[in-house]
Amino acid sequence: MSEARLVGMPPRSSAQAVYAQIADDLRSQIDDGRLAPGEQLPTEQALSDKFDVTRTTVRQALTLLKNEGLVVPSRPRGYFVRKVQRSIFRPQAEFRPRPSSPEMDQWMEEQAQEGRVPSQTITVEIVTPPPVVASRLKLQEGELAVVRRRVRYLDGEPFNLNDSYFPLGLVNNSEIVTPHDIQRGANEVLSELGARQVRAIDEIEVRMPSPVESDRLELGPGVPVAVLRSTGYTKDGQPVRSVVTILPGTRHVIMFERDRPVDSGR
Amino acid sequence: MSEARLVGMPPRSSAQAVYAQIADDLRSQIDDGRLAPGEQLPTEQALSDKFDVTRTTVRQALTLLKNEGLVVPSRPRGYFVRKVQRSIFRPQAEFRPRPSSPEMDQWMEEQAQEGRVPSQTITVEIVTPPPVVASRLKLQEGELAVVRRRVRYLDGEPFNLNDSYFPLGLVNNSEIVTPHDIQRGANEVLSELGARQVRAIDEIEVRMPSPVESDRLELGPGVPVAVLRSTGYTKDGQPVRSVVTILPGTRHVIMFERDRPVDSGR
DNA sequence: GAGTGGTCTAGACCACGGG
DNA sequence: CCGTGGTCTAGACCACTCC
Repeated sequence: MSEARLVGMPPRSSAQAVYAQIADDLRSQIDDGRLAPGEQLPTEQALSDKFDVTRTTVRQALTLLKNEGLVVPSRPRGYFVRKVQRSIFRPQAEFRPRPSSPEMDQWMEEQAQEGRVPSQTITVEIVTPPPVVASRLKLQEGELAVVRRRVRYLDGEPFNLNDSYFPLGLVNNSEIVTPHDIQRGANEVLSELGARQVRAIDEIEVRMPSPVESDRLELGPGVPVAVLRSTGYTKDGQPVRSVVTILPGTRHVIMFERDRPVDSGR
Repeated sequence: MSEARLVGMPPRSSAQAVYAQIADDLRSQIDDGRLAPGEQLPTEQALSDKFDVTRTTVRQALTLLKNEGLVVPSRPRGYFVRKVQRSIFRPQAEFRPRPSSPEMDQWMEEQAQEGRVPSQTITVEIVTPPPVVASRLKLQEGELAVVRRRVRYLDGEPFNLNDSYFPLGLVNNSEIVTPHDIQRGANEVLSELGARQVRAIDEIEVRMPSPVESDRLELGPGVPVAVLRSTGYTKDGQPVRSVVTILPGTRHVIMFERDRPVDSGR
């Protein structure tokens, strides 16, 4: 660790870049708990001294760990091991009983039961839906949709983004276009419109967030998101709702329950 | 873009770091298709000239885009816009009919129908299961499990990692401990052992891969993974199987289909 | 061989927030 | 105020692969 090293000569004999070795060292400390969640790492300067390399090289190592989601820089205090707490997210809300409190929707009630403090903002817009949504709702080019946009918070922090699209022709003049929580549940309203949802298809895609999403959800580096697209259908197979939810990886576990279909017992 | 700039003075008046501006410029070109998937970006040198900054600064911008999963460096050819193709992954295989070809399991048959070339390796071990798995299977400390590890490939590239754990006490001496595909399906074997699976709970977690996973799956930078944990139960609620699947975000869409439970029509 | 990205050094100035 | 991480410069040598 103290041998003379020529300038700009990276992998040397050891086959591993120096910054990768430093990252490995720190990562193993995190993995086995010698550095616990929330604990502070040595400063860049300290690591630079310890490994006898430039701060630039140390920063390369830390950037790696940052992008692996293991550490979080908190300026100007230092780097800390990331603390992760995930809440359970169940996409099957529309098929479960409505909450007892009229102020709350399904999601809020479940979170409150876990002792968290949920809140949300709702805005409603009439828009040309993005292509994926239009396709799921089988809308023609140019057809409009109503979108109910929710930003949900837990203990004051943004938690997920939830946009529900409905065909404008279906829900116009109904309660769905009002920017408030629908206490009976959107499915009751759909039902009265003769378009009760009885089936859904969920698609989950995993990727890094766009800068916009990262900003809105206050995501640090190294935090991927799940994109959950739920499309709801009537018993005749007509799509009536398309929900896009952006879920930060550090804050959610998505949970499904499945039963064997009745006809496939064999 | 050509004004004199003092050394080491980053955000200036513009509130945005230079490397972030360069990243924004490239990102917007990617977003609106001026740089199409698979297309090559300007070289570091070219960008360095164009924006009149050091190569180091250009690299900071490119590192950002790399970690957002937008570009992939291919040495020594240059940087390219990432091409993404996702296949559909359905976790409900055990409740669907078995494949017609005895050589293939559910997953392989579905992929073959899409015109892809699937293959897989299977190894079987008897292990002390990881804590999460032990907890799902309700195993006591020290109890062993049989794990069937699959690595699945599509068109020769690693596609996902799939580890199925069974309580050793349940499946010992059965076909499940042999390192071959079980043509009838594992659930048929469980059925003969008096432990037919009729229900499952799926949990999906999203995070960046560990270096080991990244290596095994040949993931580039900026590729998150989904961890799908499926736990199977008998009609008496006894857990009989716990499956852990690691799915690279760039290669999968996870899909579920849901019907309204029979008793909640109201 | 030429040109690419990968690694590393040695230095500088800056913004920011906790003590 | 001081120490932290954030940004940037100006250089160097390397490994790799395509031509």
